[in-house]
Amino acid sequence: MPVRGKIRMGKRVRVREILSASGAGVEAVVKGWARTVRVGKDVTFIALNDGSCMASLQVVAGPELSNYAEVARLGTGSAVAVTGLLVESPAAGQRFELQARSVEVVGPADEGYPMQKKRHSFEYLRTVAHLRPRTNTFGALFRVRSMLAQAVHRFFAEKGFLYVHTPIITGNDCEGAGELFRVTTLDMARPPLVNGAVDYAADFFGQATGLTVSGQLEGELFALAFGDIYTFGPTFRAENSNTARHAAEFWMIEPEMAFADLMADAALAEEFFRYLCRFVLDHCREDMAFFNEQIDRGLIPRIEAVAASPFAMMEYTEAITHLKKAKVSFEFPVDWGLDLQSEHERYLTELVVGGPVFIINYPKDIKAFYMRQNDDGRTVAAMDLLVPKVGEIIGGSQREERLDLLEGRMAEMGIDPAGLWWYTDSRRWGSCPHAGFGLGFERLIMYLTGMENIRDVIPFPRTPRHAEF
RNA sequence: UCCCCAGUAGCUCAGUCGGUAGAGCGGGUGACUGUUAAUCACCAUGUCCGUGGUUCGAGUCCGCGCUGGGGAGCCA
Repeated sequence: MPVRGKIRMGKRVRVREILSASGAGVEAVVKGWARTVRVGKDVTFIALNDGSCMASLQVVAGPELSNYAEVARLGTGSAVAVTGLLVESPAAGQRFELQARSVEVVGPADEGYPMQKKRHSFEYLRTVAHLRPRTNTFGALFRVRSMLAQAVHRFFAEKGFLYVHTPIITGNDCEGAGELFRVTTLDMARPPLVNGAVDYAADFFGQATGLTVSGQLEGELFALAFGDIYTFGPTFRAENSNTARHAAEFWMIEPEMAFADLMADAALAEEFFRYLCRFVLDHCREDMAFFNEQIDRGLIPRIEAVAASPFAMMEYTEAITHLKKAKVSFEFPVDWGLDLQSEHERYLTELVVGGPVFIINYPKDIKAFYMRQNDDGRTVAAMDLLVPKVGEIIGGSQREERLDLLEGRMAEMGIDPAGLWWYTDSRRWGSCPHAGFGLGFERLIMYLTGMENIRDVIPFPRTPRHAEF
């Protein structure tokens, strides 16, 4: 897209835009942050990055500038505004460069700037999470994250799904999906008591409340009105999980379809996942090339393969058979009725299948109360999508739409139906088969970028003992 | 929460058998150069995580604590 004609004085042009210019000769104003400054006697080069793309724009500043001494002292991290002429670069390494007519130092950065023009460890960069978006890796990461978020909405919009905002504050603490963060306005030092226990009736909502661990139950209610819906929002788990795959605050995508069974659910999950793979390959080429080169060699071929080929599907019972005859020794036991451990999931997806695989129809005793009971009386219509390197990335199920069976499971599992009267009501009037799944957005990003720690795919990660920034 | 590993300069790390600390990068100064994380020379920089102990003497050995990382569980 030609830049010529679009540029006005005082209006800045993004580096991404100017680097895609069809030719030299345009006058432009570019504003950004200096990545490196190479100073010579007669010429200074500034690699200017504004976050719009991986590449920096080479700014060439000469001694004719009135403030050349100031420019030559610029440190990494400085904010500058450059007005100049875009010219063909005489040297190798870039097609265009900006011959500066003026360089305004908008915000200088001294030697205390915590990031240098060299490689830093991800651990160190987490301690400067307020500045790490200015690095190559995190620039690429958050551009991809933004694109993927929009791809999620695009996928569901194209399929006619309704986007529903389920509540962040919830009174359900009986979903069993994880520990709840308490939401309260009570005085923690002197809470009102009744019979020695905290009296939540005196709290803001008149009941105990917490941050949502899932929008699924409310999502089901909307599916039973709009047919196909999805949620995409923040989710909170107060588990003391200290792993590279868990955060206390993360984003989850949860579609739900009415008049759909487990097979339709898996079909949607597969189409969705492959769509997202295709999307980053097509729309984030430069950033994906960076991840492929710097973070995870083999990333792009792997995603290409996933985008191109259908997923395998395997019964839980069949998975157990594979695991039992496996030549490798597992740390945890394998037996019908036991849940699959990470090591088992990795074995199935990496060695048995060699690609993404759905495991379906799990024993009912290791799954949630709302999953639909199969006719065999011992399994439920659950599915997990396992992918190489990551393990479980999607978990879903067909929901129990039969009121008597749902209430029976709740009773068996000790779940008080009183707080879920609205949920069981949905099975009382106009109930129908329906199914859905949950995809952790950060885990998706990890899979698609090769980044190995969830703390490095979310802007300001919240994990046990960490809520800074 | 459990198991393992680590914490030394601004960053990445070395530090032998217990004898008061080094390199590279970064920074400063200078030189040089249409440079590409430029190059070359010189210079400066330390609560060796904290705390208690063993010892004539501890970065080094031992106890406790804190912090970080990896693995596991829980899960997305």
